[in-house]
Amino acid sequence: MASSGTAPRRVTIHDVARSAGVSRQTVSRALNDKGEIDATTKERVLDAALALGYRPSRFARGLVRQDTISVGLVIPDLLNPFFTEVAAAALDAARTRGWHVVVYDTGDRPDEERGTLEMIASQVDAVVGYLSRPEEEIDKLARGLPVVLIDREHRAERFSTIRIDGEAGVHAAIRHLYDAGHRHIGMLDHAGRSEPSVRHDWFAGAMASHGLPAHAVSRADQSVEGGEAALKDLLAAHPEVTAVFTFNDIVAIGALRAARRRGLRVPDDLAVIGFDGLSLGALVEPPLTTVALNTRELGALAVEQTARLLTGETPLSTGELVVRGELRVRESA
Amino acid sequence: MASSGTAPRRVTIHDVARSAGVSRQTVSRALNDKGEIDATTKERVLDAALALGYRPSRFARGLVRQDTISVGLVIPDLLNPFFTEVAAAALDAARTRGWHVVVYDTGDRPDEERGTLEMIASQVDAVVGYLSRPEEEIDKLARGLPVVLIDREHRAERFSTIRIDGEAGVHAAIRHLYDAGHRHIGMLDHAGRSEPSVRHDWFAGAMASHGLPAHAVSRADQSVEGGEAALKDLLAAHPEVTAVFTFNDIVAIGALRAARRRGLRVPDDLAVIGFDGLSLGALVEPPLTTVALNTRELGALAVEQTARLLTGETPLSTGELVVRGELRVRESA
DNA sequence: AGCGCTCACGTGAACGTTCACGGGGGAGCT
DNA sequence: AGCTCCCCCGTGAACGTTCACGTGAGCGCT
Repeated sequence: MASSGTAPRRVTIHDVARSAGVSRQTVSRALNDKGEIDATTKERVLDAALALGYRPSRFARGLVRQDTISVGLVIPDLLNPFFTEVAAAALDAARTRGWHVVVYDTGDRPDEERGTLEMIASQVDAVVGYLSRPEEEIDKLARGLPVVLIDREHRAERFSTIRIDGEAGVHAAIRHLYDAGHRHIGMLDHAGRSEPSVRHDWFAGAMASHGLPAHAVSRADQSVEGGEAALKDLLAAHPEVTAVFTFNDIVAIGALRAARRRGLRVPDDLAVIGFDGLSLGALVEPPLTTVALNTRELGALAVEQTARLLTGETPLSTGELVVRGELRVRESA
Repeated sequence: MASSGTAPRRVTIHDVARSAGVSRQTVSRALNDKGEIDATTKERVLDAALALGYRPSRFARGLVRQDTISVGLVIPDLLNPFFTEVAAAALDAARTRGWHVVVYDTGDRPDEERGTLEMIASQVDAVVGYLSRPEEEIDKLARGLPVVLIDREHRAERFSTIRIDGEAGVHAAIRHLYDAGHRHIGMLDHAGRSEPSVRHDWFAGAMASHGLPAHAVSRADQSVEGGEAALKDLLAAHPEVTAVFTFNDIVAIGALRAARRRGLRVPDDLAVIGFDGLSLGALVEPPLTTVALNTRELGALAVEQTARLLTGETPLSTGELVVRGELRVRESA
C-alpha cells in the first residue's frame, strides 16, 4: 500500500549509499574520483548508482561548493549574422574561463526581453548582451546583477557598455567614395527607432567635412528585403545618387540585390558600403566593402568586463570599452 | 579585529532579515511578491536588500523548489550557418517551454567536446546536440542524463537521434540535373572522416538509378575555401563534369566562387546543387539550388524529444525522429 | 463577553550535497 | 607486544532557500 502510487521522489545520494551499503560520503568519493576509497567499493557504489539511475542534484552541489559561474547572454536575433558572431566570440571567451553561458534569443521583441530578464535574473551570475529596454527597468529586473551592455546608443550610465565607435571608419568610407569621384552619396538608415541612428550622425558628419549634403536618406528594415526596398525608395527620391552607405551589411546586401535587379553595375553605376564587417559580406557578388567591426574583440571585451565586475577587480573604463570600425575595401566600392 | 580581513562571506537572506528587523520568511515573501505581507514592511525589506546588495542564491532556491529546467546545447561551430539555424530553432522551442539553454561551442575539436561534456553533465538536466565522440564515451560522461543527438551518421542506438534523411531529396536533385541533360555529375564530399558520407551514399544511389557512374568525387573541408579548392581538384581530375552536388551549402558556395573565377557560367557551364537549404544560399549569385532541410523542425523535434525523455512520457519513435530534405530549385541548377 | 476569522509574521524542517573531522583496523616496525 | 602510520570509511554540520505550519493581535459579529 505504501510502495506504489507515491510521488516519484528523486533518488538521492542516500539511496545509493543504502543500496551499496556505505555512507553518503563514500558515495560522494566514488562519484567524484576523490581517492581515499577502495577500488572494489568504488565499483560497487558506481554500479548501485547506475542501477538506481542516480544523478546528483546540481543545485545541492552548487550550493555547497560555490564554484560554477554562469552568465546570461541576451541577443535580439541569433539569426542575424552580426549577433551570431558576437555570440560565438562571447562563448569562446567564456569557455576559456570555464563559465557556462545561458543564451536567450528575444526574437527582436522588446516584450520578450522583459520576460527574459525576469527569468534570467534568478538563474545567472551576470548578464551581458544587447538590451533595448530603458535603464531603470533593466536595473529593477536585474536587481544588482552585474550587467554589461553592447552598443547601447543612448549613453548608458548605470551599466558598463561596450561602445561601438564607427566615426573614423565611416569618415574613411566617405573619403573613399569621395576620392572615387562620388558627390551624391545616400544612406540607408535603420527603421527601428524614430530618431536617426548614431551611424547616421557619423555619416552626416563625414559628409559635412567634405562639404556634401546628407539629405539623401531612406530607412530600411534590418533585413535583406528591407535593404532592397529602401534602395528602391532612395533612388526614386534621389535619382542622382551614385553611392550608398548602409546601416549594416545585411541592408547593404539587400541594396546590392536591388541594384542588380535594376541592371545597375556595382560599383560602376552604384557603389555600396556596408557596416559590420560580416564574413558573409565576402561571399556575395561583388564582395562587400564595409566598415568592419572586430566582433571577436567585442565579445571578448564584454566577457572581460563581466569578469571584472564579478570578481570585484577594477572594471575597465569607458575609454577602454570601445570597439572601433575600420574601412575594409573589397569590391563593391 | 573581527570585522575586517575576513573572507567576503556572501550576504544571505538572514542578513537582510536581521537588517530589516524581520524573519527570513518575511524577506522571502517580500522578494517573491507572495502576499501576506504589509506594504510598508515589504518596502523596508526591499530597501534593506538593496542596501546590502543581496542577491538570492539560485542554488538554494533551485534546491527547494525544483522547477527550473535547463538543457545543454552542444554545437560544433556556431559560425556555421547550419548550426546557427538549428541553435536558433532549439532556443525558440525551449523558450516556449520556459527552459534555460546553456550553449557550448566546441569549435569543431573533438577533444573540446569531451571536456564540454564533462562540465555540462553536472550543470544541466539534459543534453541535446551534435556530438561526434563514440557512444560509450558519451554514455559514460553523461551518466544517465537524457541525450538527444542530431544527425549522427553511425546509427546511434543508445540515444535518441534526430535523423536527417536526404535520400529522396538527393534523388530529386540528380533527376533534376539529369532532366536538364547532365550526364557527368560530380560530388564534393566532406573531408572530415575517412569514409564517404551518408550523403555520398545517397548521391551514388541516385546516380546508379539513372545508370550513371558516381566516381567523380572530391573531398572538401567544410568551408567556402574548402569548396573552392575541391572544385578545382574535381575539374582537374574530371574535366568532363558539367554539374556538381555538394556535401553542404557552404561548400557549394565555394564551388560557385571557384566556377566564377574560372570564368564558368552557372548554371550554363556548370550546374551546382548544395545541401542544407541555408537562407544564406538565397543571397549568393546565382541563388543556390539545394536540398533543403527544415532546420526549425529539426530544432523543435530535438527539444520535443528531450521534453518527453525528461517527463517520462513515451518518447518519439525513430520513425518520427526524421527530418527529410527536399529539393529547392533556385538558379544555380 | 466570547467566539471566530483574517491578517501579518515567525519557527522548525526539508531540499541534497560536500567539508571538516574523527575513528577503527590492519600492516609494519622496534 | 606495543606503537605508529596509513588506508578506508562514517558522522555532524553547513550551504541558503522555501514550505508547512503555528501564533498572536485586531476586528466584527452575536
